Amino acid sequence: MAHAELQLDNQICFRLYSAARLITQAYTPLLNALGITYPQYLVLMVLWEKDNQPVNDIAHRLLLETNTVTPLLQRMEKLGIVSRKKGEQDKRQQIVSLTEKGKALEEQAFAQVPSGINDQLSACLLKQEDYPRLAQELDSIIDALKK
Amino acid sequence: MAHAELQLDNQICFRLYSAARLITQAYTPLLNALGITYPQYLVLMVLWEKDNQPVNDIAHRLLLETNTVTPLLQRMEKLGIVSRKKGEQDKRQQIVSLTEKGKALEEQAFAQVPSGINDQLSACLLKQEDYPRLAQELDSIIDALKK
DNA sequence: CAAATAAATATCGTGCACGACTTATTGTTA
DNA sequence: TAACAATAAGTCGTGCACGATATTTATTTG
Repeated sequence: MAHAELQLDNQICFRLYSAARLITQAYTPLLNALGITYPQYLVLMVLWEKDNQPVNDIAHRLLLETNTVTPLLQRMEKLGIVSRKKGEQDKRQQIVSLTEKGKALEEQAFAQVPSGINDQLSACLLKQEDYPRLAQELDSIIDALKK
Repeated sequence: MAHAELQLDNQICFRLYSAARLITQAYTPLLNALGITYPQYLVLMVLWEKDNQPVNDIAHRLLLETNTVTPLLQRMEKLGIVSRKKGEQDKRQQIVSLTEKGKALEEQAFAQVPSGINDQLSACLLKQEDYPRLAQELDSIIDALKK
């Protein structure tokens, strides 16, 4: 028994890392039915909220680098769910837009995804009223660490 | 404004995903000083706790698949921080052991890593006494989702 | 206005994660 | 015990993440 600070069971980071991976895995079969991955689902949520955004705004919203988002968008373009075209006022920008297929995915996701996740999380001991505080605590960690 | 269930701000998963990534990023410079990555640090914590474990046990402890852990261990072997040898009673197993270099990293990590993380999290609004409950809530999500 | 600087995006290389599949060994059973 | 099933580990292909760097366009400055 060595340093308590170096034990897995005392690591908040390992718990975050594991919980994030496991929840993402829970999404996977639901999103496979839509033909997308979890990061692609995140991009779609950003665009469903506000269409026609430059790469930078999407990346910023998701706290990701553009060198992560660009290939993600290229794959999504190949899937036919978004399109990209050069910005008119600023030609450096690529404006990302939903295609009809991308827009149609919203209703399908709404019908299948949130309920599917809730089913899997129902085995969780967390009560419904605990989620807002958990969200707040995660936000305070996120705010402390994002630059 | 469409379906609330599909908004980024209402997603516990996006918060977990972001918090995990940002905390991992906070570890990165500290672990770079030791010449390792965050997943490699997790493997070391498992081995510091109990040396000479088969791949399966390490993977199980970290909730990872062996096809993730095997290449990770191969890279760590190349770095000279672990060694692998065939199991004696069960020749299918690969027993993973710390090298002297791997053992020495424990003191170096203890001296630099936990304090370095605390410094970065001190800007977080979370109080020290909130962490146990957060840990418990994450555990209940993890337990609900791991098979 | 020309040159320097900054900003937006993209490319490349490396290291995870993980599904699908293979190989080697062990165990189980007809 | 020979055939079959199960287990441990590994290989392969794809998709993120991200540091380092390049390219194009816009902005600032001398």
